[in-house]
Amino acid sequence: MAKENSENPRFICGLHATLHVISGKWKPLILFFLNKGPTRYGELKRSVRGVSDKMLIQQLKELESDGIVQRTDYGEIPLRVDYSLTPFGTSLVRAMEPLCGWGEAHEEDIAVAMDRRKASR
Amino acid sequence: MAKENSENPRFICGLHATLHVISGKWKPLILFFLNKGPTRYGELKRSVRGVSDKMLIQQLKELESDGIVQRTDYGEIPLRVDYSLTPFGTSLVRAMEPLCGWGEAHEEDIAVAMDRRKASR
DNA sequence: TCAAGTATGCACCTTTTGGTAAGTATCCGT
DNA sequence: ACGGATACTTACCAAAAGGTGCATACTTGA
Repeated sequence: MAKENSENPRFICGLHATLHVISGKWKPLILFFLNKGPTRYGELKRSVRGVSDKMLIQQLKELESDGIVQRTDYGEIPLRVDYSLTPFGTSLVRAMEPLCGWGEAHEEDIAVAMDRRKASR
Repeated sequence: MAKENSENPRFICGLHATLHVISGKWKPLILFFLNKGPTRYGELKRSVRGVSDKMLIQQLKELESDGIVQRTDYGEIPLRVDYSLTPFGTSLVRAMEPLCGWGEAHEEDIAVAMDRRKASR
């Protein structure tokens, strides 16, 4: 139902919607690593270098509440939890691939532009 | 101290790089409209409902400095400027299409999850 | 018993981002 | 001469995002 008024600011296009799901400083990295298979919390933390506990948990929860990742608590003696992509998450990661490719192909240019902008502030 | 990384903190994957270019509250919408052809500033402002001058200009400048859009000043008697996608920008928009599709297909779910998260704060 | 590892939660603070509202300079129609 | 349109620019704020570090509760190993 297209509700094109100023009251209900629905997404203007699919991309807009998608960005709400994948934007977040660490989400692409998390998805990148989860795409390799289920990963334990600690392992993920060591993979996604530089992320803090707070951020990692927070982003994982958001991805979980969006149905992208699945948290599995094994209820074991020493805590044991892992995270994996849901089928929905897998479909997202697949849709992300062209953007990955584009980014890879132009990584240099993007980095240069970023530095330029950061410098001129 | 969380800066134990002496390496060049480049992007972890292409997607990560790409997100630096397209994330911004109004960028997807801007790209969406520019994809339809060169657009004058005022026209764009009327299309991207709710955006302020400050934001529109700012995002356009960033997209321009990233080589995604091109600003054309016709140097005419009453001011006349328009914005269009560069070939680079066009290639980006093309790479974005699968994500658009994914977002469209799951718009409902995404909106629901967003609302849920917004509510539980 | 004490440290270290597991997976989180929470409080506090800084940085980044976005919004509001004003001003600039030029031109056009009335 | 004045209001409105053009395309911006600027200053000031509020909100969101992110970072730091301490606390929890449980377990295993030294």
